[in-house]
Amino acid sequence: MKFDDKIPIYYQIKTHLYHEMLTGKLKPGEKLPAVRQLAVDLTVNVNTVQRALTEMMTEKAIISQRGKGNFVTADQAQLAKLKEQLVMAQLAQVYEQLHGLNLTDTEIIASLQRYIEKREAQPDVKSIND
Amino acid sequence: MKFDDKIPIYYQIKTHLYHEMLTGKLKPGEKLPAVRQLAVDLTVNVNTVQRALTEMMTEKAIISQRGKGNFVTADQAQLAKLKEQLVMAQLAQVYEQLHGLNLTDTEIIASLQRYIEKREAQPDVKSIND
DNA sequence: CCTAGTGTTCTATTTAACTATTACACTATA
DNA sequence: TATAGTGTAATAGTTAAATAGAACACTAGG
Repeated sequence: MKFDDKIPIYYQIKTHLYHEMLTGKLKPGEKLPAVRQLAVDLTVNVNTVQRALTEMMTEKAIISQRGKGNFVTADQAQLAKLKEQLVMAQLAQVYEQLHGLNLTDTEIIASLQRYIEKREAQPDVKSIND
Repeated sequence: MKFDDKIPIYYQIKTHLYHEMLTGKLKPGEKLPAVRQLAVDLTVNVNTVQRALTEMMTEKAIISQRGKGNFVTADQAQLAKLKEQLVMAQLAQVYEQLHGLNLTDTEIIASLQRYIEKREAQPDVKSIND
């Protein structure tokens, strides 16, 4: 996996795992790969994986069982809540940034639509993500 | 100034200065505060400021003149270009994140509108930024 | 020419993230 | 009860960001 060197790896691992959970690649109650396996898959150290997982336990996203494994919470309401939080945090970030650049609400929405249109015109990028 | 400990300070300083330039607090051709003064204002080390500025020179956002000071580029087209790049980079980031969470284009725009509406309903936050 | 104000560079140190390695604790099962 | 698979923790070493402090290079003005 490729990491952004501007953000701590353990934090990017959290984000990665949240994506897997929230897109259904990892289902509610499902067992995650073993920490050592995750470390291999992500080409990082076990401790770095562990740090990410420890925070996710605190956030009630996963439940850890010593000797058994780490499991995605089976609480669907909790998952939905986490997803909402993630989406809102993302939106807040851009919104505040663009608002700080003196763009009005209307302009912000318009520029997002403009971005999406532009993006549609680039089959290369689009095909990767669709 | 308060920094996000997830992102290098020098990088946040760049972002900060770009905001000042692109919102007109620092006008085209205008002289920036001296590096030592900026370090005091931002409560960071001179070297950290310098690192941010060095990158901004590479990006043709500012022009440095030894013995005189650092100046915002007077090239308005260049500034407009930088602003567009900044806005698009921001939008790309959220879009890809949300799209990665399986939100459709329509849902992404809708959730942004929802965020803005929610935000309007919170006079505390709003008053700070308007 | 001197001095104050500026950008630039360098060395040394500290701190946090990350890595490598090992050990310990618990579970299931043969 | 032994063993393999799992999570957890601790130690030590590496690296990059940031700091502190000093020095160097250039400009403007008295």
